[in-house]
Amino acid sequence: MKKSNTAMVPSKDEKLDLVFHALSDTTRRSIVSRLAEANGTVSALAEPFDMSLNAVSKHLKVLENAKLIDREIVGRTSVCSLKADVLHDAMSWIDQYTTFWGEALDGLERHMENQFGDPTHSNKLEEN
Amino acid sequence: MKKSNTAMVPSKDEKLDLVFHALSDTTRRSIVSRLAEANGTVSALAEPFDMSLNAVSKHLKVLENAKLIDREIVGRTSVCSLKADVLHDAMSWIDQYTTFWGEALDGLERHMENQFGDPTHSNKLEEN
DNA sequence: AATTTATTCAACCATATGGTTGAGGGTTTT
DNA sequence: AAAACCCTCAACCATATGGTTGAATAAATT
Repeated sequence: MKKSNTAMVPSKDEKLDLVFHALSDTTRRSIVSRLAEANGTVSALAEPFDMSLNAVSKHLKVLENAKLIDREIVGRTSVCSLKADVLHDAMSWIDQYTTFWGEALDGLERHMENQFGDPTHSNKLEEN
Repeated sequence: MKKSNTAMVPSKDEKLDLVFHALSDTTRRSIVSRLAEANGTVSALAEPFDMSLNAVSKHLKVLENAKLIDREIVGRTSVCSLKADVLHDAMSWIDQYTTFWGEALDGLERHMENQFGDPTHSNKLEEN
């Protein structure tokens, strides 16, 4: 959620911040669901929701900012479409940990017993 | 991010709101990363971060609220551990769409061309 | 018993978020 | 040219968020 630090290039962390934030709202997830079916204009996308067109427009901006959607201006309309890659990034991040429990259950015991507050545990933190 | 409507039982939407929101912060994702390695006390988890213990405690509360972590009080410490299920829910949600592009590329053209602003497209919205 | 350690609670602050309304700015349609 | 349409921008509002500091609670150490 933070602004970019010095460079204008968003870090991986910042990108993930944006994607997960974008997905943290039911309305926006619903929009993503619809866009997975077909592209849509702003007003078409707004139609099912009980809120102003402007509110939906803002939600679309959040999704766009997170690189989850693209817009193509067609006449006076702006057609939104889903983009795959960032969703894939979010997926990958989560996948690191779900597979951890899912398949590699052998590691589970270690996980349940050790804790890195213990002096016995080497306490490396390598983020992402 | 909304409060529960009438019942105190969080809906699936509300749960996803909480999980994705919890994951939308770099600090919190970092904490999840660490907890995937081993359980940890609040102060042990806080140690790598350049912020007050209280701030980390709040982050942990957000993760706990999203059911991403559990706490076990051990003496005067509270040991946090990761929970798998909710991460799995988030994963599943994303997975709906990543597989859509990933494997089922046959549907992609339809996706790129149609738009449900068209009167030709039946406009069903079934959330989740 | 007193002190230190581990953690939470409460109040506060600045900024972000999600919604609103109203005013444009281009495009089509008439 | 005028009107209707699609959409964004700007201002505003209430609440949420992420951080701070300081006090309070509870367990462990001295």
